[in-house]
Amino acid sequence: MKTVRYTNQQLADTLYKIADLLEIKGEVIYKILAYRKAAESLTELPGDVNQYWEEGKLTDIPGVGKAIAEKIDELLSTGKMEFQDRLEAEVPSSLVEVLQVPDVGPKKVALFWREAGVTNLAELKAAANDGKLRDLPGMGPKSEAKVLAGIKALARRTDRMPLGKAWPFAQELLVFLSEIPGVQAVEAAGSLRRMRNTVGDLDLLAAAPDSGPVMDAFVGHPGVIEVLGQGEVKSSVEFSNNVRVQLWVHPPDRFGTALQYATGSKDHNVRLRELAIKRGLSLSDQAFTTEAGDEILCATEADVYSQLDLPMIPPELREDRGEVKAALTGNLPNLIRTQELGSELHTHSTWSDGKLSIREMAGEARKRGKQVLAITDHTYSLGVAGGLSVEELQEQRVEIDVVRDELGESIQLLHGCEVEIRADGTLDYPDEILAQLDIVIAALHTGLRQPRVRVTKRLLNAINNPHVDIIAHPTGRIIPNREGADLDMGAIFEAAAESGVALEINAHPSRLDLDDVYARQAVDMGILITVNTDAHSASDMDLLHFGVATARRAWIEPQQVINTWSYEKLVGWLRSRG
DNA sequence: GCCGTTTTCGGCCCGACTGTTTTCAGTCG
Repeated sequence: MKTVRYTNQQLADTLYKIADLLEIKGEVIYKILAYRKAAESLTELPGDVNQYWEEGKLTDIPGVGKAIAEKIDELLSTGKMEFQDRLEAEVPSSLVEVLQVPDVGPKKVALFWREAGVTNLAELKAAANDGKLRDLPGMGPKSEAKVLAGIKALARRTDRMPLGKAWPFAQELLVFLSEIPGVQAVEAAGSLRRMRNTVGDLDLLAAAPDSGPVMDAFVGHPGVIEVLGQGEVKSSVEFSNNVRVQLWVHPPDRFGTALQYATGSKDHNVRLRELAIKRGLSLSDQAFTTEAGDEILCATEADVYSQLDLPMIPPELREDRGEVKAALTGNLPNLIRTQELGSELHTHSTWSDGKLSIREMAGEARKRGKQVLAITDHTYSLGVAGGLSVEELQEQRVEIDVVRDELGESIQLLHGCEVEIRADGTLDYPDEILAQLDIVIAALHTGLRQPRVRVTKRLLNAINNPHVDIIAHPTGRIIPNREGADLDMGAIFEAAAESGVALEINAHPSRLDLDDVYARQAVDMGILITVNTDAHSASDMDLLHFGVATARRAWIEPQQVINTWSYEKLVGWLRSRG
C-alpha cells in the first residue's frame, strides 16, 4: 500500500544527498557516482517514477540497479529509508551545505568535521575567522582565506541562468575575445553550446598559437571582478553580473579536441573515450594519443568524430541519450534547422498585448523570410493581456482582410486566436466562433496550481475540441521561477496522438515548453510539433532559434514540425481539422 | 553500485590549476 508520493525531482534530490554524505564519509568513488547517475537519470525521466514503481520496473531506469531500486521501493512504500537514516546518524547531514562551498570538496569537509568539529556552514565560517583551519594538515593561510572567499561566493552565487541571459552575454564575450590579437577562432562550449535551457558557468574557447596574451586580455576585461584562476590553458573569472566564465586557449591544430572536450556533456565524452580505448587510443582535450605515445591532433570537431569512425554529432544531441549508438549505426536524425520554418503560427498584435499592428507584424515576419504568419491574439478572459471579445474578433477579421489585400502573395496571413482555457476547463469562445477562424491555439494561463487531475482535465478538454489545432506552451512553466502545471503528461500525449492536435515548443527562452525530454516523447508517439515565438514584438521573432534548439535536443526532424510545411499542406491540415 | 555488439567480473576519463608540499593531494569540469 502506497503511503508517500515523491516526485521524480524529490527522489533525485534524496539520492544526490546520499551521494554527498557517502562522499564525505569516504566511500569508494564509484558507489557515489552510481547514486549521482541514478539521481540524474530520475531528473531526466520523461515518465513518473511512481508509475515505474507500481509496475515493478524501477530497474528499467538507467543507472538504477537492484540496490538502489530496493531503497527507492522502501522509501515509496514506507516513507523511510533505513540506509539513509543510518548514514545521517553517522555523518551530520548539515555537512552537505558545507560541501556547496567552492573549493571545498569532500576531503576538506571531512577534515574540517573530524579535526575541527565543523558540522555546518556557520561553524565553518567561525572556524576560518578564528584561524582554526590553517594549521590542519594540508591547509595553510591561503587555503583558509580561500574557504572564507568561497563562503562569500556561495552567498552571492545565483542559480543556473536562463539560456536567454547566457546566450547574449556569451556572444558579447566572443566578440571581445575575437578582437584580441593572435586569436584565430572563438567558440562557446559547454551547456550553452548544447543549448540546455539553463546554463551554469560559461565555457569559452579561443584558438591562438600563444595563450599568454589572450589570457591576460581576458582576465583584464573591464567587467571582471575576480580572477579565480589563471593558467596557460585555462583561466576562470567572475564578472560583475555574477556570471562565472572559463576560457580555454589552445593552438589552432588542437582546437577540435579542445572544443569537443569542453562542449561535453560529461557522459557523452565518457562514451567517446570508451570508443577511443577500443581503438587503442586515449582521448583528451589536447589530442588522441596512441599506445606508443604518439599524438594525433584534430583541428576540427569533425576530425575528432571521424577518428572514431563517427559522423559529426550535433552538440544538441550530446547528452548520452543514445546519440553515440545512433551515430555508430548510421541512425542519427536529420535535425530540423531554423531556416526551414516558413511559418510563424503564434503571435500577438496591438489588438491584445502585442506591441505592433497586424501590418507591422506582417512586415517583420516577411523581413525574416516567413511565408505564413498567424495572428493569434488573446481572448477576453485574459483581461490583463487585453483579450478580445467576440465582437472585437470580428472587427479584427476586417483588418486582417485589408492587410491581406495590401500584401498580396508576399506573405499569407492566417486569422486565429490564442483561446483561453478557463479555470473550469471550458474555452473562451463558443465552437461556432472557433470554427470561423483559420487557426485556433488553446492555452492555459491561469489556475496552473490546480490539482493534477483537475488541471489535466482542462487541457484534455481543449485537446479534444475538434476546432483546436495547437496547444501552446503546454505546461505553462516559466524559467527559472515557475514550475509548470502538475499535468499527467502520459494522458495528455495519448489524447494528443488520438486527436491529432499539434503541441507547441514555445521558443521564448523563458518558456521552452514543451521541453526537450517531453518533446522527444511526443514525437515518438507520432504527435505533431509546432515551434513558435509567441512574438509580442519584432525582436521576439529573433528568439525562434531557441525553440528550434529545443526541438533539436528532442531529435526532431523537419517533417514532424508543421511550421516547415508548405502553405498548401498547412492549410489543408487546418481545414481537415474543422 | 551499475553495467555488458569483446565482459556476470572488472572496469568505471583525465588533465589543469592551486596550495601545500619538496613529489603530491584536493578540487574542478
